Amino acid sequence: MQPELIEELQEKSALHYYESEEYILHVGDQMSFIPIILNGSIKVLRENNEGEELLLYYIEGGDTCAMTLQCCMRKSKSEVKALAIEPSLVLMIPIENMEIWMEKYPSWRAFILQSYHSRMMELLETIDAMAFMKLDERLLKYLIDQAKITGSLELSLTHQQIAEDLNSSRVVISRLLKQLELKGGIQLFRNKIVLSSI
DNA sequence: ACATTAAGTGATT
DNA sequence: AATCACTTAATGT
Repeated sequence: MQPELIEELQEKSALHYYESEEYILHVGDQMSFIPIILNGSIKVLRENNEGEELLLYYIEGGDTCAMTLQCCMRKSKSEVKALAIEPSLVLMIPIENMEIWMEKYPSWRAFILQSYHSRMMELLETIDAMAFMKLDERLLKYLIDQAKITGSLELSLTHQQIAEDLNSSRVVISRLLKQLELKGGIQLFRNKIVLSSI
């Protein structure tokens, strides 16, 4: 990135710290900032009218959420919600700077487009997973993704939370996890799942 | 010791 | 694969 841009970034944007499990964004929130995740990780969820959630994708260090990019440029409200899954540092950039920087800095433009593209790819991936993969495969993928994101083979998750992310029910998840444990891929504990191999 | 919450299980659709 | 109804186990007060 150009040094000038970095300077402006530091000057115009605000740094925000989020605890694990803290919401960054709710459905319907008016967007006035573009978040860039510096470190930690965020998951982005879609919510239906009954308040059920579906995991869309994760955002990690150095990325932005494509959804918010859209919302910001149209000055509309958020269609998704975002939740920190570990302590995370987020850079909040006022939307006014978006358009200006898009023209002023090629590297900013490239960053936004690149980010948009990779978010899109991840969305396609989760669509594929829902359409073509059976739940047990999806679950395994979910566990592996989660391990990658948090950088740990020990996942602090309840079966209930997993069920919510995958839009399934706890009982089903419990049973599938049990099968995985019997096959030897994972070990189950209360509030914790340990992957033995990836 | 009791209540609460997470996880396991059989039966039913 | 989902739901119900119930049990068992772990944890907090």
